[in-house]
Parts: sequence; structure tokens; C-alpha cells
Amino acid sequence: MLLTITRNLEHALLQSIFEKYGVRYDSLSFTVPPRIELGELALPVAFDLARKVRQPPSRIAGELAADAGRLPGVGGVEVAGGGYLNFHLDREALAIALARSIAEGKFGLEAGEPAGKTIVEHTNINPNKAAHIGHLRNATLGDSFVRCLRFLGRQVEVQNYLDNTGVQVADVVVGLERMQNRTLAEVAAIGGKFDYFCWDVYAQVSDFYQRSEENKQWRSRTLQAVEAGGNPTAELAQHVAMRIVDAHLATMARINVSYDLLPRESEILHLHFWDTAFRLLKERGAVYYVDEGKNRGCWVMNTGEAQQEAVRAEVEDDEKIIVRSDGTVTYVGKDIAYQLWKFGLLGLDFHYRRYPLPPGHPGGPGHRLWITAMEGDGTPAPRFGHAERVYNVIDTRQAYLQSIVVQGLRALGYTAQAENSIHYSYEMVALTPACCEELGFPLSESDRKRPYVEVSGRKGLGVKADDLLDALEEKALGEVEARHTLPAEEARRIAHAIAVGALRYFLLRFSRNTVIAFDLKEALSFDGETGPYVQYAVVRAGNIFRKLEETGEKAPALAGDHPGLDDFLRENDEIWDLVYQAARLPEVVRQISQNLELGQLCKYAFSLAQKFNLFYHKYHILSETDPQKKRHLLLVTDLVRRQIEKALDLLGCEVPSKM
RNA sequence: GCGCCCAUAGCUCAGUUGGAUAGAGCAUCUGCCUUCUAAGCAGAGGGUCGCAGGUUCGAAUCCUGCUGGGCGUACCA
Repeated sequence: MLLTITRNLEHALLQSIFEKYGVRYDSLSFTVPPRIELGELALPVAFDLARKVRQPPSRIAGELAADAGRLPGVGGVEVAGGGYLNFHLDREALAIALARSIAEGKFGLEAGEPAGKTIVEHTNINPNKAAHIGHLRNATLGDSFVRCLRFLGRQVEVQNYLDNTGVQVADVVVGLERMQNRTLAEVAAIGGKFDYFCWDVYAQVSDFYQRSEENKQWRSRTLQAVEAGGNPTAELAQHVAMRIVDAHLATMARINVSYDLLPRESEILHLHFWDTAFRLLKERGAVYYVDEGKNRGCWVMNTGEAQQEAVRAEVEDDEKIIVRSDGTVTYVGKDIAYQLWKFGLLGLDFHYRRYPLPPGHPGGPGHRLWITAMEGDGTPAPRFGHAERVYNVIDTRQAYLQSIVVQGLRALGYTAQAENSIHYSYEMVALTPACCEELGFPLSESDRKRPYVEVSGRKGLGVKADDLLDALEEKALGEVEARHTLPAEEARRIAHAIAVGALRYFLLRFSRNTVIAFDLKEALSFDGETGPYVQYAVVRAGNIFRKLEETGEKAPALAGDHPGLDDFLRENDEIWDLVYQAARLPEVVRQISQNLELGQLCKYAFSLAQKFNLFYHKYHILSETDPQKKRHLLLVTDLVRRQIEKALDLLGCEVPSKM
């Protein structure tokens, strides 16, 4: 629809420009006129041509306009603003095309995306403590991005990597074994929220390490035992990690986030993924052994410009340690192996087992969750990995490590895969000093003066995801009960949808490289630019149709005929704008697939909801006496509510039955 | 030291291949519930787009320098 129209226009104009002025452009970029009365698409190309052919822009624009208005879908062209080419679309044609497309469940989307699997890796929380708001930003970005790619027709596999043999799990194990002297059986008997319990244990371990040199040594000893496997410490570590994973999956299910596969670091080690990757890296000289200086005894990758022959002291600053002197592998090393596997370049595969879905999981009835394993369970598994493109949703502080993973691929000669390894980066969620004190975290004098304080699992400083969700649900329930008398179960369900809408919208509306300085009051708001505002617009629209049916009337069928629509849309710019904006959804999503800015989808949904609310206020549809006008108003309402609802779906938000 | 990022209304933020009069929300003030739900709508005030140069027909956006802040640069991830 819109895509076809702009592509046709572009094609015709490129040709026209070449014929008239002998100038060849690769592409033309359309912009949006400031007001809908000026048209839907604007092209400032005449300004650029003016310089090249030394003619006034208005004259060039006029000449181009002369033969650009005859294309299908275009209703007219005019020159404005001293040289802009403004295009007016055929209003009725677009409205009808959109209505039909929506009736087919396509929301205005046309033409499929090229095949080829995309892997999106997100969430990746260290399984040693409860999830906090920072993790929620990662998961909502990743999940909504996946929804957008799938909307565009891409085949997407979602992976949530479990670092079950890493330092952070080892730290909690040290806390349980060495500080609390607990055995596996005793830990297994701990009731209540285990992720909350470990949150506190983890926060205490730093102190324990600082108390003595011997305490500190337990970290390395425990990590080695965890990596080696087959000992009580490793068993305890796996109990902790998997129990926390279940807690994370449950938390994420609450906010409609799901996964296809849970790859575990333990299998990367024990199925010799790392050994294989290590051998490849050594063979290509991408890593080398250091026998002197500060990196003595380690295998390293040189990340700088300096050559190996240069002065040792200069080179070692550019070296990234891949294998430590005690023989254990760093996270980056394992990540290189994992990344190779994702592209199907390792020549090895995991075994897979079905993994139970968390309660209330958001996937449909056909949704399955798998986990990697040392041996399969007999159920035939899908073909995981073998991606054409990989997005790793990881915060921007890990940009350096991600660049090393890519450098590893490049060093092995996998240039295309290196280019298709995309670090989906975003800034952290931090707490304002005021928020910290409100939550009871004491701050130092210097921290109090900062613009924000980093969330830190190590210090136990942060807002737990489940706590925030509980607070949101409680507040939403209060609002629901103030408006409606409903069975408890329904009220709770509505409150939940509103809470998730508020939370996901709040986390997604910022651009990726904006640090979110978390403000509890703002996060708990349901007014203004929030998820519930957008949800409310759809609920209001739905009420119109509900009431209509109660009176026995029928809404106009989307795919039916709409006599008189042409004049109606021509005469009402505001209403036409609503239709046009509704038709833009696929373009917005396509843009996001390129720039990864989900905030643009939030903005889109919000502004469409805003325009709808204005329309809702201005036209009282059910009491409209002109039956034809009433049908048009209903059609527009239907188009808009369905597009907003789809946008909300892509944001991972549901529309409550009542608000 | 080096690398990356940020600075736009009182506050929180949009403004993404350079385009028409720089926009939202919150907060403040003034109105609007006998209507399809006021989680809403209308209106008002509020700007040296950090500073200084440069490129351009055109700069919040691109380049250079400066100021202030954040992050990274671990045998943590």
C-alpha cells in the first residue's frame, strides 16, 4: 500500500529527473508535510537539483509535478514552500485497501521479507538472583523487537542464554556453602521466593570476600568446581541456577516475554564447543599464548593496532584475555563459540530437551520451549541455530566485549557473519538518588550528588521486577475497582493487563541510548503518554461497537463496499489523517527493523490514540443521524482501533476488556 | 591517557539517512461529565536546542574545538 505507492513514485521521479536534467540519484527520501492539508508525502529533491542544474527550485518542482500526478494511488501533486513537491494520496483507495488488508489480518503490510533465519538473543540474566528493572528493559526491547520482525514476516528464533557456570552463580554458591554452611538438601528445602533469597545472599558475598584472603580464594575454587561438574558444589550450582531460571521465566511470563530455546553455558563447555572454537582460533593465529608480563600464562586476543613485535608493555594493553592462567575460559571465549554455533559454523550441535513453560506463559498453544542438554529426551527437536543474522540484545557497557566476539569471527574468516552479528545495544536503567533513598538504600555523600546511581546486583541495589509489577497491579486494581464492580478474577485480569501496559510502554518509550533514571512515580503513572492511555483509546472504541450491537445494529464490514466514502474523506482532513496514520503502521515497523528504536512504535501508538481521542470527543457516533456518515465514522473507528491494538500487541501489551 | 555516549521547556523525554512555524507528557493556571467511560478533551504560559566556529539554499541534526556529565578500557559479565 503505502510502500508500493512511494516506490512507484520514487521510480517514476528518478526516471523523470534523469530525463529532464540528466541527474541520477540512487534513491529519493520522502518526508512528511507539516500539516495533512498539504498532503501525505513531501519531497525536497528540487532544492538539491536547483544547485546542480542552476535553476530555481520552485520551477524544477513545478516541472516534476507536471507528470508525477498520474500514478495509481496518487490523487494530486502540488508545489509548496518554495520547492517542495507535495503529494496527495487517493484517500478512498487507501482507506479501502487498508480495510481489506486488516480484514485479512495483514494490517496494511505487503510483500514478504526475504527468507533466512534471524536469531535474537535477549534477557540473559545471570541465574543467581531475582530479575530487576534493568533486566526488564533488556527483555522488553528484545521481545518487542522479535514481535516486530515476525510481523514483517521474518523467521525468528529467540534464545535466552543461561550463564549457569559463571562467576556470578559461583558467588552465590560461595555464599550458601561457605557463609551459611548449607548443603544441597538444605538449600533445596528453602521455601518462598528463592530468587529473592539469593538476591540477599549475593549482596553479602562481596563483604565475605573482603574479610580475608582465604575467603577470596573460594571464588576461584568454586568456579573451577562448577565448571568441572560432577561434584557436590557443581550440583548445588545447578540447583541454584535452574531454580532461579524458573523464577526468571515466571517473571518474564508476567510481562508477556517468551523464548524458544535456553542455551546453557555448561553444554558449551561439556559438549566441547569451546575446545573446538579454541582450536580454530589457535590455528588461525587469532589467539596466542603469553609467557611474560602481566598476562603471563594466558591465551589472549590482540584488539589493537600494535604488532606483536612491538614493545611488550604497549602490546599487552591491547590484549584481551580469552583463557585465564588457571585454565578457565572467560565469558567472551565461550561467547565466541556460541556465536559460531548460532551461524552454524562450529560443526557441532547441542542436544535438546523440552522445557516446561512457566505458568501463564504468553505463547500460543503451539508454543514450545527447549533447553540444551548433554543428551536428548527422544523428542525430535527443531533445527536450532544456522542463522543468517544474529541480534544480541546487550547493554551498551558490553560493547567492547561484543566487538571482540565479532573480531573473533572476522579472524576466522567469517566476514559475512561478522557483519551480520549485530549488537543491539541500549543504555542502562539507573536509579535517581531520590529514588534510592525512598526505597531505603543509604547513599554516600558523593553518590547523592550524582545524576543517577547504577543498579547493582552485587550491592543489592535495585528495584526487583516482581516488586514493581506487584505495585503496578495493586495500583491498577484500585483504579479498576473505583470505576467498576466486577468479579474479583476479572478485575485482577484487567489490572494485570494495565500494569503490563504501563510497564512495557514505560521501558520502551525511551530511545536506546538514553539512560533511564528510574522514577517510581513516573513508572506508576497511567495518565498522559503511557501504555494505559493507549489501551484506553482502544477500549473506548470497543465500547462503541459493543453498544452498537446491543441496539441490534451491525457495524460495516471492513471488506465490504463503502459508498460515499470518497467525498467524506475528501471533506474531512482530520478524519482522513486518522486513516492515513493508521495505514502507516507497517512503515513504522519496517523503520524499527532497521534502526531498532522501539520508542518510535510507542510514539506512533500514542499519537494515533491521541488523534482518536480527539475524534471520539468531536464526533458522537452512536447518535449520528445520517446513516451513511455513521457508517463512515464506524469504519474509521474500526480501522484505527485495530491498528492501535496491533501496535500494542507488538509492544507486548494487551487490551483490557474494560477500563 | 584512550574509546564510546549524553547535554533540547521548571521536570522527564521525542525529534534516525540535514527540510516547511523545534514537539509530547508531567507539573502550573483556566474551562468541559444529563452524551459511545473524565485513565479523557479544549485552552494558556513556558525554548540562547551546553558554548564557539565551520559546511550548506537550508543545521537541534553533519564537521572541528571547548565546557560539563556518564560509561567502558578486569585473569567479572
